[in-house]
Amino acid sequence: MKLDLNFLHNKLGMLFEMALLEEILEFGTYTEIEEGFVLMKPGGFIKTVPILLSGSIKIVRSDTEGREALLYYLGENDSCAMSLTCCLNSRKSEITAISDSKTRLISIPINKIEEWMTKYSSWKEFVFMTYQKRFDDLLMAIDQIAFFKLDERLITLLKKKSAQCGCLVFNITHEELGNELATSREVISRLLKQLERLGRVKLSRNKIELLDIALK
Amino acid sequence: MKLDLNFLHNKLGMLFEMALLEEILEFGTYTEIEEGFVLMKPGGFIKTVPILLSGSIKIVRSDTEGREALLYYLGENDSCAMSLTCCLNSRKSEITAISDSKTRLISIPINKIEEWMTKYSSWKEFVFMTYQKRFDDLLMAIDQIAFFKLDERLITLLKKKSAQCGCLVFNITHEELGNELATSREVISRLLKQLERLGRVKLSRNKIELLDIALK
DNA sequence: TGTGATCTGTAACAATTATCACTGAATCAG
DNA sequence: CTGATTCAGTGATAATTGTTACAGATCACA
Repeated sequence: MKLDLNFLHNKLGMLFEMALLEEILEFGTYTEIEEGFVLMKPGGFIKTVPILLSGSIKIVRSDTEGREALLYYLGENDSCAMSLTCCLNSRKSEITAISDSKTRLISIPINKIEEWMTKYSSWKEFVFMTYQKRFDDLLMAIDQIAFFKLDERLITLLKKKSAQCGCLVFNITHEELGNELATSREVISRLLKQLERLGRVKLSRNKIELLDIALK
Repeated sequence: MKLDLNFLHNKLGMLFEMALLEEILEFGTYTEIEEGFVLMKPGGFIKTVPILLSGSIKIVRSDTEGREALLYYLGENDSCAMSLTCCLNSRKSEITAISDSKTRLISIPINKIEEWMTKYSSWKEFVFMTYQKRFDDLLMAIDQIAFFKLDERLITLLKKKSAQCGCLVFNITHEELGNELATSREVISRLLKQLERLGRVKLSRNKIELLDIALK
């Protein structure tokens, strides 16, 4: 795909002023990544901050034994606060980022991030909005894990997936769901079967169809 | 207590340059609060950002049914990222902040926070360091909740308490511990008793003494 | 079309955590 | 000192989640 000012203006015009868009075009790097691509893993150094143009990226926390906990999704126009803090403090990543679908993004190099903070107030606001959003996301993740039982967390996760892809049917294995909720495949199978018996989902291999879940 | 430049310099001289310290003295408000004072609760508006001079503040997430989950502690020289994001985006608080011991702090009004960001690079760094720290704290909170069982989480919590007060004996009820771990008093009593039988703590009413826990 | 690989279903059982119901101990206020 | 109140200990039982161990279903593809 070709990246030009017009396109950027359409995508990000609401967020940034023209002069900044021009700089983004000049210093940012456009990338397209396939589903399942690992953009970042714990211990890796982060040298750029991404701005998503389309697609979605899953941000996940992993423990030492390979278990995971879903933190949040990045979607269109989102940016990652982890990479922001990591960049601005030149620290290693503490999380994993995996593209959840085909994703297009622009990578902004470290030095520009700081420079633009003082130069463009729209950029400064963007940075702080990003922090705010990710804090909210983390708090919601904590709510889920701390206050809800697995069946409710599973439903919430299914809703999120549905919202991400914008549809009621999506492809995923029970294993993957188990990983994101830091539990086992069997437990997920059990809970899903329960939901199916209640008429709330329809299950097939590698596929889940939401029936009345998205509405509730 | 009297607040003067000398005192501020001793406390915060490592963080901020002299000119900034003078501004902090001029525009900041010094406050002393007793243990158990609620500085902030969900839904409240936040108009200042605190910098702790001494003592500690407990940051807690509450759900609708009154259950809680400990997020992190603020200690000396710390500031709260929640209040930062809330201030900078003029949003309501999503968390509860309670002083955990007698605490002295300086409150910085919103407008100065932004102003100093461009004026003093040491302030900008302080703000970003604060974000970084609180992100780390939240991630560690998630680790605990998602990946560890209650007994281990309890031990971690006891260690934290011990670190906060800088001693091996402290006053707390099982009920309070239960709240911070989003579980019941009975469960905590049982786990503590278990730890006592293992010789790792010594229990009395309203008091817990750590024996070999802090060392491990 | 058959064969291995992956995915799902489920029973049986274990471990962990939650809840209920009560007892006794320590502390405090008057 | 006494009664009220708060705090802690604990058994019994339930609910939830984790683990093990298979069996069957579906799919990719040679």
